[in-house]
Amino acid sequence: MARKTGSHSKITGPKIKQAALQLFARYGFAAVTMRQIAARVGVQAGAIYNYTPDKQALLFDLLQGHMADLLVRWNEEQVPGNPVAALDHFVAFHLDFHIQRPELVFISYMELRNLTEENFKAIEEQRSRYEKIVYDLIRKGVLSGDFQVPDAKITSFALIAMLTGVVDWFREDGRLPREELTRQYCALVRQTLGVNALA
Amino acid sequence: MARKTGSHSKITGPKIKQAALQLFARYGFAAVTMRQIAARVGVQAGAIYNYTPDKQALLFDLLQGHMADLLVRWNEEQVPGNPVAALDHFVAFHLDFHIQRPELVFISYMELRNLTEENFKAIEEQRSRYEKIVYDLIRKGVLSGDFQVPDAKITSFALIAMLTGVVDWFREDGRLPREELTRQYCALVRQTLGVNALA
DNA sequence: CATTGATCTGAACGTTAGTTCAGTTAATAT
DNA sequence: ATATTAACTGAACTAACGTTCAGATCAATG
Repeated sequence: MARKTGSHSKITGPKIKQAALQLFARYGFAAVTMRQIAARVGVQAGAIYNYTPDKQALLFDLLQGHMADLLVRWNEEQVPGNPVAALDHFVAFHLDFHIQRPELVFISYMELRNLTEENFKAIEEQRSRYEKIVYDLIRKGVLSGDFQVPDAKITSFALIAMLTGVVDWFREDGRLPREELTRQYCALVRQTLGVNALA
Repeated sequence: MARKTGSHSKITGPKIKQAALQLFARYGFAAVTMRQIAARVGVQAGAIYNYTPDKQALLFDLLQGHMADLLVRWNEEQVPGNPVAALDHFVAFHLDFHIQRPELVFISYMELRNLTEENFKAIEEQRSRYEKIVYDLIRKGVLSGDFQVPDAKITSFALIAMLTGVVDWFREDGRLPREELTRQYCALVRQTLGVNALA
């Protein structure tokens, strides 16, 4: 026996990415074997190499695609000029984007160590771009007097950490609907940034 | 050749733990081999099994010891009765404890997936105990009227995330001294918890 | 219907993993 | 000085790893 009926490149390719993503998120890159991925797709291990040069590329493409997607999506957003409104907008965007991709968020943080040096640098560069967006947003609010924080750089790190940490516990079918989550985080973040009641 | 001069059980044991910790933190549990650990200690791989039953136990002992240490240390602290003062105290404690153990903090988050089910449950239980401490601290301040937050549970998660995230970027030899970091985070956290200026 | 090319299988390759253990060495006690 | 034993070596074991590839199979084309 060889090729199964109904198998197509257009289907197998995405299925491999999907299987790799889920397995990497659950067990970690190094602990997942090509045979495990293949089994999920319903194919032999060798077939994977029709779609990726090696295991490393499988990981890199996932991370690179995720970060590129994040940056593109933000650039497509219509961000309000008012710093406080922009902050609310960012919080909603960030939560929404990340909650929809818990596995990608997971491996984008966890599996950086398993990238080759070259690949790591590429991801790091994208990550810095996003961090700069947050920093600039905070900086702008500080200069306009809308925000009051001890240090804009530290605050930007703290903000990203507290927002991204949500994927560790949030469940789509949990007690808290997503809109409610967003509302509560907007309020919490406003406090963190020292937005006074008048704004 | 066999045993090297000057080797002792009292020395090799801790050295193995130390080597495992550093390597796990840098490359991830699954990617580290027993031979790598042994090489760092200056010993053959087989010798490690005089000190640990297997690789899994090596990981578990590190995580379990870390969490136990964290809980014991906090219990030894003299926590002020005033909620705001208690909050400051906690922030200082948490930052101090975690900054001194970046590798342990790292693997305690990253390598949970590589624990056996039984071992995972044990660590999770300890983690919950710590989260409850933070929750109770916030809850107390909310009830006394010192804190104003949308939701105490969410806030406790956000607080831990933003504090623990510090180890991702803080460097002991960086531009920011540790006391300054603590001061700034105390201010930031007060804002997050909605502590008003009078307190 | 015959041909072609993309797709996949099944088996194999060389490495390396965690772990075990008989035997060797050196520190200690007598 | 000798005997004892904890500590360690070096080699081995089985299993599994990522990756390759010749050959089998199917879908599409004309």
